[in-house]
Amino acid sequence: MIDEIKVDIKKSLAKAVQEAFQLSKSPDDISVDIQTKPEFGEFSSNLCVQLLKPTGKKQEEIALEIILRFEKPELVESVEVMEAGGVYYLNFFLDFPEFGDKVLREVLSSKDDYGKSDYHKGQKLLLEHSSINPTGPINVGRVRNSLIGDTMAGLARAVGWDVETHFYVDDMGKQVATIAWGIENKVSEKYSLTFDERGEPVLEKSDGPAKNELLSRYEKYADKPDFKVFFTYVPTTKLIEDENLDSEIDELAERCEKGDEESIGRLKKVVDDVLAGQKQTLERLGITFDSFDFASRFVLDGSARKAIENLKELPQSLELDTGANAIDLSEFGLERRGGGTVFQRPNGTSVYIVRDVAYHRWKLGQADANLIVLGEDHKVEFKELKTILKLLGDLKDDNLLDVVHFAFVGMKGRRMSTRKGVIVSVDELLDEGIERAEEEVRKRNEELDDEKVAEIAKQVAIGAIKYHMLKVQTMKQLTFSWEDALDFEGDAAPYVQYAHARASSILRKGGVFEDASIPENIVFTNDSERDLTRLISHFPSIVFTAAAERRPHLLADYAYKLATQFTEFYHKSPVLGAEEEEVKESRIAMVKATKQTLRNCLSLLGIESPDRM
RNA sequence: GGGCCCAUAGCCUAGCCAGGAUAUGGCGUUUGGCUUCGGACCAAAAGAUCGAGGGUUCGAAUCCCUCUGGGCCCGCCA
Repeated sequence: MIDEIKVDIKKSLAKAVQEAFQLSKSPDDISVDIQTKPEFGEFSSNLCVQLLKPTGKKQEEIALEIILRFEKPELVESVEVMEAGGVYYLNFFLDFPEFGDKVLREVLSSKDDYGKSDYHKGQKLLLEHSSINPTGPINVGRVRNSLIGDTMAGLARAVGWDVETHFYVDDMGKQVATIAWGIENKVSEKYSLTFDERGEPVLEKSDGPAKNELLSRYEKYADKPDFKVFFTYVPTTKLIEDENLDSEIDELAERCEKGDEESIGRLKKVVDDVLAGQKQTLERLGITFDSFDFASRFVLDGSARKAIENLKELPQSLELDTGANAIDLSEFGLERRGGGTVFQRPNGTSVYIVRDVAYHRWKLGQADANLIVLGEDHKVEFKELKTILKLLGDLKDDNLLDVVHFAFVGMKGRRMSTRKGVIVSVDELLDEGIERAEEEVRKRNEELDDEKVAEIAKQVAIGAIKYHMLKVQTMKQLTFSWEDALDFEGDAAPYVQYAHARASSILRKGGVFEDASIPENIVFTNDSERDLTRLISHFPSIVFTAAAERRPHLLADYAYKLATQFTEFYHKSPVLGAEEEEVKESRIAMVKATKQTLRNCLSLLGIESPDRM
């Protein structure tokens, strides 16, 4: 509704400008903003200053001429001219009881659908995210991808896309071959792994039962399959480095790459294990996928070979001195030191980009559009991939394959290092968070049984962690700290959840049925009611912008603002204790609408809304 | 050496792409508030040369250029 009114205002302004100055302006070119400061109305425009040059008149005059001719669209009550800093603003005020009434009705009748639109209805979006290397448990660095991806999926669905989520599993890499070799050669049984004072791994041949320091470090997760693989990965990598066993691994990887099913099977076994563990972690976060796409598939079905053939036919294709085949993308600003991006080694094996090309050709054929969430370290790779797909004729339009990049999550002080066995796994973070949350929940809810406490603690902890990583713009580097990630106060998910729980509490105490019923006549008696309702009305616009511009943090931003606004309302406008019945009923409708909007917003962030906490 | 990204109070952060109203909030600090629908809260105070310099503009945190600091990339790894 808010966006419709905005468009109406733009149209009316365009018409007024046409009549006043004989200037033809498209409504799209007229800037009208949704105002966040109530004293400036619901919308504002700096149109006057923009017409300075085209009209050659003074702002006062322009404002007057426009206002004289401005035909108020529905729900617009008045327009005021306000001067500030040399700029004459046109501020638009809505007919409040009428507008507020409509907003609340819309929320309560749309329920879980409030905020959604059908803009992309009937179109399918294939969203690839996470695609975490199958070498160990998910760490707090990689999980940013999953959280952004899952939120983008929700946002895309909210604007009408039929979304399919995919996880690309690289089961062909050298890293996986290393682990397979390590398991088959029983490295963790034959060698003891310790770490020296600098944290460097130390490997010793063991006579008796081998010790593995990682096992004691991550004792709690000793039976989790992704951790088990990680326990083998670290010593095996060290062994290969110490004894120069690279060629053995290369051989195995090469056999896979050439499509040897037995070898691929050996790697697949490892990958299945890690993936099972990673899936458990993702499941704890409430993140699931429609499809897991294995790289090996594109080798086995011949599409990788086909991609190589097609690449060789391109005019940018060349053979390097070493005998490798490459593609020169320098005309597109993508320079490589060796003279091109290598896609086939001299021994005939292909480089990752070939499988990537094959994979994306397949993906492009599956949906109307593609979106992928990738770390900033893959920026160049993605550009190359896109350029190649265009050269091959598989990508007709740039918009059909889009990307959301995000910056890395660092560690304060010590760096995360798989080689040194130093990781902060998401499992640890979740467990620690839930433990802390349990303490808090128990403190506040003595009457609840253990099971209920545990459930709420989970919702609070997971909410806090997700919100913490999603509230910041994706390209901003994050520095991970336990205190920040598990902070339950201030600008954090528990604050928002708390506002929701309070809303629930009011309705519970008032014996209110949480249905769509709403009084005939909504009354607004103070600013806290109007401001709250106004903010609720912004939600659909926020969802649309966050989805279109791929800025998931806007949701977190909004959730916090709405919670804050509700808290103000809570303190200033007694609901159940309201003197007049009409006021009480109106406020109940506002509480219901706030609760619904908070719930919908948190839900998009993958955060649950407990009714008590 | 080349390319991309980030820089806003002690710390974290919004706003930047589409320039315009006293620069958004949080943490921390100081002060005050639980016989009132839940104190994971609220009210108030202090705290910002918007990294530095130049330019464009009536107007710059926002656009352009140079520089500085940090991150990432420039593998026949994936």
